[in-house]
Amino acid sequence: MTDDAIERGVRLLRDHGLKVTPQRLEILRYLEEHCIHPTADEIYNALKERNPSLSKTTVYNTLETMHKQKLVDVLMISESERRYDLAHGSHHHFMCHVCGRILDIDIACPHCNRIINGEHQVDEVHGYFKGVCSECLTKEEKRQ
Amino acid sequence: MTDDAIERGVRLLRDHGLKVTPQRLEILRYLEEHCIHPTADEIYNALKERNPSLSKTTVYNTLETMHKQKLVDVLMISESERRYDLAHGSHHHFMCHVCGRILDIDIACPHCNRIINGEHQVDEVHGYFKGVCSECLTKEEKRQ
DNA sequence: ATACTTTATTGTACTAATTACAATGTAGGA
DNA sequence: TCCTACATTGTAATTAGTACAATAAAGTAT
Repeated sequence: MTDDAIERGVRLLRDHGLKVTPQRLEILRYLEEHCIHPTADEIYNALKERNPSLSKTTVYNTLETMHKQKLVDVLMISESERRYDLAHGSHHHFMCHVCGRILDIDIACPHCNRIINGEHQVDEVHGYFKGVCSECLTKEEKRQ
Repeated sequence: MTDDAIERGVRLLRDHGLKVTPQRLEILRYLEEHCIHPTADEIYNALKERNPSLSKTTVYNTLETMHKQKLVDVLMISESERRYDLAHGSHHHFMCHVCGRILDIDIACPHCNRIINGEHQVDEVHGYFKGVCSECLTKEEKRQ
């Protein structure tokens, strides 16, 4: 981990009122470097090699804590498990049901962060799109 | 179950190429009468009184089958379990984190059903809004 | 109406994802 | 350096959902 990656992690944690621990820094770094919207299990498996004492409970706890502090977003785009994303501004997600990838979608939804339908107060907006990604569409065309 | 509720269920199942069974009719009827976006477990518990031989596996199987035939939608708005909704046109959902209700949101999203961002083919769109519903907001105001 | 074939239902056993909890360790302030 | 609150760990438990094999029923053909 480069010094300034650590620096950034430390600042991020402190700014959100969280204690700085090596585990938290590792998890943050993993999320920064792998924008694949991983599950807790994927994070755990990736980190346990370099960090053999890491517990899966810590991964769950840490992600939960960071979620509460709005440092990470929780995605429920797949129908079976939670996925995590470093919070980086409001955006949406697309899941390809051919290759399984989850991609960021940078569209501005006119309804986001507004009081909608009968004046509900909206704190969170999740936009999940599913279908076939452009890459898989291209592959399909070539096959024909 | 009134005759025409049965009739409607029978037609719905036949139109989607599904065999008609009492279990399927019961589940359909429950979804029609309870627009609360229930979990499989809620459906099971509600139906097993009148239908003691009903198996939870049947509820899961049936919902999965109906989902494949686009008769029911699967919602992942809550962070822990699947919820089901009789398919009734594209709409979105709002979950109140005070009272827990999940409400239909009838907004037309300009991005729905379109090929977005780098030309992905979009087959499904899920819009999940979370916050405090108008009723709970009113109650909060009164308390102050 | 009857027999037949395919598909649905059921119950049990299993798996995967997540949480509870209690013991131990560590961060960060006094 | 000490202390306290909080974080980490491992194990055990829970919960949601799935696999599977035996039985039953739907719907078509006879």
